[in-house]
Amino acid sequence: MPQVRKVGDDVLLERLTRTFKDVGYEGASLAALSDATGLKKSSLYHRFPDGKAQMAQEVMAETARVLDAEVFPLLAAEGAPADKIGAFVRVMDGFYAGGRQSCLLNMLQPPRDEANACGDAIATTFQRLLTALGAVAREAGADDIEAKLRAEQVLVELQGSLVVARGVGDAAIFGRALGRLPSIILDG
Amino acid sequence: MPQVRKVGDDVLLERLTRTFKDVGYEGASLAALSDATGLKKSSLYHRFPDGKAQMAQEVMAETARVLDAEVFPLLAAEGAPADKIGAFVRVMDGFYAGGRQSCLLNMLQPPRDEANACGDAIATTFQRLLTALGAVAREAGADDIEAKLRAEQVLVELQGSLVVARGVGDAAIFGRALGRLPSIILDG
DNA sequence: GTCTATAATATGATAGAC
DNA sequence: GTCTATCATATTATAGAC
Repeated sequence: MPQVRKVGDDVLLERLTRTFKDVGYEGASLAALSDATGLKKSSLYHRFPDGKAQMAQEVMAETARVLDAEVFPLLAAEGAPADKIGAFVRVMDGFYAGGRQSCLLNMLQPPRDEANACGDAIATTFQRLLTALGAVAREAGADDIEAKLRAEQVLVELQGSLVVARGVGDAAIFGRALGRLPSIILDG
Repeated sequence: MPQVRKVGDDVLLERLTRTFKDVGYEGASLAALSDATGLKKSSLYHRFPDGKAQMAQEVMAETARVLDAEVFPLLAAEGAPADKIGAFVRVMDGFYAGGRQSCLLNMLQPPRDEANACGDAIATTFQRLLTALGAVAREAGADDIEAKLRAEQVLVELQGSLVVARGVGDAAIFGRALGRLPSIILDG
């Protein structure tokens, strides 16, 4: 009888994700990751032979899967741009717990001018969001360059509102940014 | 004859600031800070007896002094709101090296729900900027609550554009956000 | 698959020479 | 004021028992 898995892959990745979101890559010591997951360090190495770097990679990969499942289909679906961006706003609100959690794309950022544990996953994820949001702006009547600018502003508002919300300890800042997103995409 | 100061206080703080901006608080090891400043670890302790926490505190304090000298007087001065926000944009552009540097207020952020080396200096600095920018919006014709919202959006755009610029490796994103700031403050 | 134990290195910090 | 040398602890990582 094989040893039982104490924590499922899904829950494990969820807890690792939460830790990286809360304290960042450098702040997430193996001790902290062990506490957060309930697995001893050596058990974490069994699941992730390449250690913390691999954990961060798989956390980013899981986030990409979530976006593939819950965000990109929504933005690419048939339907009115206003409906799609409304649904996007609701998903983002849940994704960041109403502004009480930080974004992995910010917290896993590598030291400037150094290689990252996640390779180019952060840049790629930003780019995919830019493309998908730009397509919605395009449907709403913007030309190609205007659509790119609107999509860019949406990402800026999301990231910035999370940073400022954390900085002043007021999650409502994120909610107000979410409220601006529809008109940014639809009206420019 | 007393031993000479190898690095002046101003240059020392500048180099520490740059390191914290580049790699964050957790990422800034004493070895990294030593390399960046050209002072050995023990020399850093001579200048900052409380170690890294004190270095971060003094870096934040220096940033507050820079804002006191270069930003707040500008925003509080007599003059047209459009001129003041234009000057603000130019100062921000230099302050963040055209989007190629990150913001201390983001990079020195404490792990969520933990105490910070900088105490509440981050929250306080955000609040002071909100107040000063809100006053300019007020002068431009916004009522009190609208002015607060406009100021908030300006901080959100600044922080967010720095995060996204670093994430995709494109400093121009910051420049485009700067371009939006005047109309945000002046027109809502 | 998880654990205890352990090793090698990095980190924050101090003592004392110059 | 800066340095070399050192210390205690934390951190990443591995070995081997169960």
